[in-house]
Amino acid sequence: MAAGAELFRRNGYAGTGLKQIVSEAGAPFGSLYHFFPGGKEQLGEEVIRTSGLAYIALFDLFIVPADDVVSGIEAFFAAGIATLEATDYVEGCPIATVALEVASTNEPLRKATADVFTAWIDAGTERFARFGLGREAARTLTITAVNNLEGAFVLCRSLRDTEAMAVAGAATVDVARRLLQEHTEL
Amino acid sequence: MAAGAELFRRNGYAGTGLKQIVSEAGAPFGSLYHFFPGGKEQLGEEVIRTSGLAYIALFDLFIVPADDVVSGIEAFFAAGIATLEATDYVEGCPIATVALEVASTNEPLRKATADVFTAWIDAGTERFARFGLGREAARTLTITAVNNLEGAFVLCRSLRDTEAMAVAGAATVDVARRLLQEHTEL
DNA sequence: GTCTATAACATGATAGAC
DNA sequence: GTCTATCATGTTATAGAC
Repeated sequence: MAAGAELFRRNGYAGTGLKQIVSEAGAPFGSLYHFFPGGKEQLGEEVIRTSGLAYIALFDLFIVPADDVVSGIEAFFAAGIATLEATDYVEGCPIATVALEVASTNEPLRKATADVFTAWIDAGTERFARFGLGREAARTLTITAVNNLEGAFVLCRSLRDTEAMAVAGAATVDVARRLLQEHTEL
Repeated sequence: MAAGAELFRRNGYAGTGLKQIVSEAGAPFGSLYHFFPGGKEQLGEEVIRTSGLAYIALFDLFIVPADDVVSGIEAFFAAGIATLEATDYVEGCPIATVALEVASTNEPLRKATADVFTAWIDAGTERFARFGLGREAARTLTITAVNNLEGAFVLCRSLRDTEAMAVAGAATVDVARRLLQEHTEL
């Protein structure tokens, strides 16, 4: 299933063939339908959910250990730049490509991506709130971070340039500063 | 070709069949290869370029006539929310889905999306600079707006909710305020 | 010159041999 | 229970009839 995650992220859902997946995984074709009786859709849904939820670890890796909200955000987006450069702009968000593809064409898969994004927002809200931000402010900041990260992945991967990701980090910092000023009990 | 643009945006590049396009367009199958000898790839590239460049008109529609930068940005993102609601979350960015799909799989199409994004950034930079922002600041603001717009389209279409687009507008306003403070000659 | 019919191939899914 | 061989269908692309 790791092979499926990689291919779905690179080629999208419709653009990835099941034969391609089993070939990449070195598995025989029949076993796919043994483990995923629901076929491509079930495989796609499990890939979305597992690889999506794994990304929550990034909050714990970059935001939680930071000294303050701003430096946490800076580390988070610096990691995004590093990933783009290290993977020659192939590795971006694990589910964004599929999310856009299925948003209006496949309701079960759309629901799976929505559950993942909801989990991201809830997790980020909880992490940012630890720095003294109110719940609403922490939620706004998380959505801002995800917005900027996802949008920058689109621009950076298309343009093969990290400028947009640097701008995204700076923008998220601006929002953090505004929210800190408004909502922290001094 | 208008039918192709609509289907590519909804279903993505790999997910849209040529038969589907000619059927939707009410055209016979053979005529497609008469007008597009390069087949699906040529059609895809022309769809990306034309529907992408058409979006530059949005800058002239919402940013240029505004009284100031902030209210222009607010009108811009309010229009994004209205579009999502009016189209039941099917109409987002005309090229984002395809851009992510082809970023690492089809170099001619990736280049087409990159040219469109570059044109957007250049156009936005020129429009924002009219309000007295320096060239660099205007460019940063444009990239911030596109980042936030694209990212919010991903979240909004997946979650079927406009909250992320409202947050994206507010974030872009925050960046505009910071840049205005730093770079305007008072 | 326009379009129908078909070729050549890939896809998702299954049945049935081991 | 594991996997090979195949099915039915849908894909892009191209002939060739009108």
